Amino acid sequence: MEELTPRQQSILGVVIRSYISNPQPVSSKALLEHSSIDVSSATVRNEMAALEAKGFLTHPHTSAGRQPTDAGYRYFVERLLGEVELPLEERNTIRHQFHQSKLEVGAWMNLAAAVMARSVRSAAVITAPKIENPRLRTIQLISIQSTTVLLVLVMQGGTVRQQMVQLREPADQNLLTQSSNRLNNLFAGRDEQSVKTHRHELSELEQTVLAIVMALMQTDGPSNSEVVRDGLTEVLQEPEFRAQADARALVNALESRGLLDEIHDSRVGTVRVVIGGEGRWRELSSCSVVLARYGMEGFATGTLGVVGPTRMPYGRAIGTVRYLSELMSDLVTDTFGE
Amino acid sequence: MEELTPRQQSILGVVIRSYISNPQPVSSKALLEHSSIDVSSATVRNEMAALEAKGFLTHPHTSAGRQPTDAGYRYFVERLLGEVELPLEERNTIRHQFHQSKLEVGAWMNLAAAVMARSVRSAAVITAPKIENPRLRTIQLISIQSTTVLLVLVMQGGTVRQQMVQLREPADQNLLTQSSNRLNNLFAGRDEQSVKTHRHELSELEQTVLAIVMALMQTDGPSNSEVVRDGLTEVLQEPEFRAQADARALVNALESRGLLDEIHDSRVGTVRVVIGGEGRWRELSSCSVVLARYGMEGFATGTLGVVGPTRMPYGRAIGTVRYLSELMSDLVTDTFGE
DNA sequence: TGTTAGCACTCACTGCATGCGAGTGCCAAA
DNA sequence: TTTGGCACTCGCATGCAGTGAGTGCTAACA
Repeated sequence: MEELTPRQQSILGVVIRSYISNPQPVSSKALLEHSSIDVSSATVRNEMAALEAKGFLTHPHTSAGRQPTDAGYRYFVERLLGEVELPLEERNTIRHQFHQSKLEVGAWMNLAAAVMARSVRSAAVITAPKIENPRLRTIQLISIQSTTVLLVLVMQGGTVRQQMVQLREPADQNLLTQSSNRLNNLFAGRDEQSVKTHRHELSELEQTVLAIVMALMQTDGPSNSEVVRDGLTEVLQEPEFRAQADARALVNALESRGLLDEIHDSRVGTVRVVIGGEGRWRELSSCSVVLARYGMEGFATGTLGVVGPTRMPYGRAIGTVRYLSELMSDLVTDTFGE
Repeated sequence: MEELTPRQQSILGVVIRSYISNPQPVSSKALLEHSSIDVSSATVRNEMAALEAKGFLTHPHTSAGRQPTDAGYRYFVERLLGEVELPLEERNTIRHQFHQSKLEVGAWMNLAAAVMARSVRSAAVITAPKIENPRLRTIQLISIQSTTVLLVLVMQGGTVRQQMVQLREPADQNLLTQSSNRLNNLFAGRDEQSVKTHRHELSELEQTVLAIVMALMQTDGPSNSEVVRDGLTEVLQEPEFRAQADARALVNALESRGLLDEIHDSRVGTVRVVIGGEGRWRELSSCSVVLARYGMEGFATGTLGVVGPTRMPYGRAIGTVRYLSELMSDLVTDTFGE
């Protein structure tokens, strides 16, 4: 990335901040009013021309002001923004809300999504923390009807998985309780391999259940594939979305999980900013995404972030996403940690 | 509602069908092309004027064709549509999908929402069946950390409720198992009143848990307040939503639960059609809603339906919503019935 | 009495010419 | 290197006329 003189940097900064707060091309004169830069408008025009030559600004047409390009936003985020942190007061408010809420991952996810949506005024997404190597804590079988049984698995960390099972033959609750006790004893303290070697000791019913348990532990449960979204309304009121095409692209991106799965390579704690559909996110050409992973590395992690127009308030967004990812990480560590 | 001559009825029908398939005012001449009505355009104009006088059609401006009013749609739905049923083939496809899916309420809800959204090409909503008088089946306490305990309630019908509980003093798994057994025995076969009279026999820990259990049974759990939505994208591509205001109203209506709670007075099985925000739904002035309740009356019921522009395909919508409500009712009866 | 042909009228929409003004680019002077 | 000044560009609003789709009405017809 090319170097800019300090004055060019501050001009770029002013243009971007102005354009973010109100999406109109900013002219050399308007720029002088909104900033403390003390030169003439002609000088500003020269600098703007230089910035345009380097690819950080554009011109919608000859006699219009300048507006940032994606590269401009990129430079802004990486060089001009510095370390952003949410104001202490705001952090306290958020933390307070979390401590008030129920001790439940689902509630936290909803809360986090709502906080992000409100704070950044854009759409927010968050996935449930996915547990890397789920370990079983308890199996319980509950009779629903003669051959219908509810299988409840409680995993380490308190995640609950449930599944209806159809048996070949009727089984009453007593039998089911016995079986679940037997299965629990079998699992206690052993790993999956050693469980398999003891399989022959089990009744047919127990073997059926065991197979389903094993299958369930392999696949993601609904609670893992769960995604909470919020703030669609916030985004739809932005002026750039009067053109419905973009709005649709955004809703699409949110409804498909692709976007969230993609960043599973980055590390917990780092905030990633994708501007104007860089890389593979072609569809989101007029959107930016600020994402972070949260949780315990290598053990249970999820993703959270916001999606909005390219001219989003990056400072707020990054600050909010970072703080919430820290907060959620702490909460996950508290409940899932041994 | 005023009476119409057969010819007026058929003209109204053609106007509405034409307007639904393509949202442009339909002129007297265009109407003759799209229908088998064999009179001159002048006659059609006379009839249209009559229909306008009765309030079923409007005029955007003097020299434009006619388009239906809300009253027009209403008449169409109640008098001209007749009994609509989804084609047998389609019903079979849908039923097949349901039998393929997992035996789980959540999976059914998602499936139903997806089917509605695709079939009607509009936004779909569905609430989980809310159980009227929930009865407890099993309590289980699982130690997570020294003072953190996971409380799992399995309700009649297989709904699972979970809640983290912070204890005052540490408790190990043995103690917790004992306590949950004691509580289960206490609940076995008794109603809430008789449970309360035996409260004094319990330890402090058990009393704490009991209080939380009671509270949980009063309030709606997340699975009851859960709402599945789908097909936002479908709606946003409709031309009337290029004006973002309407789109926002719609998203708003979907994100708030108000809309769904309102129809809890109607009976299971009947399909309700609300056109253009009749009654209290002022915000949805350019939308229509087709809703039905499903489940077992007085025992476990939920709501499902679609929301789309006033010019929605009412036939399809009503047919789809009715069939899905029947299907979901059957499924609920199968799993929740004694 | 109901239907139809014909005609005048309305009105959105398009294209075109005009003027205005915001804003740039560039040059020459400080 | 900065700045004042000036010519030039171009979007945008306004006004105006022409066009055509479509109606409303009237008079004639079955």
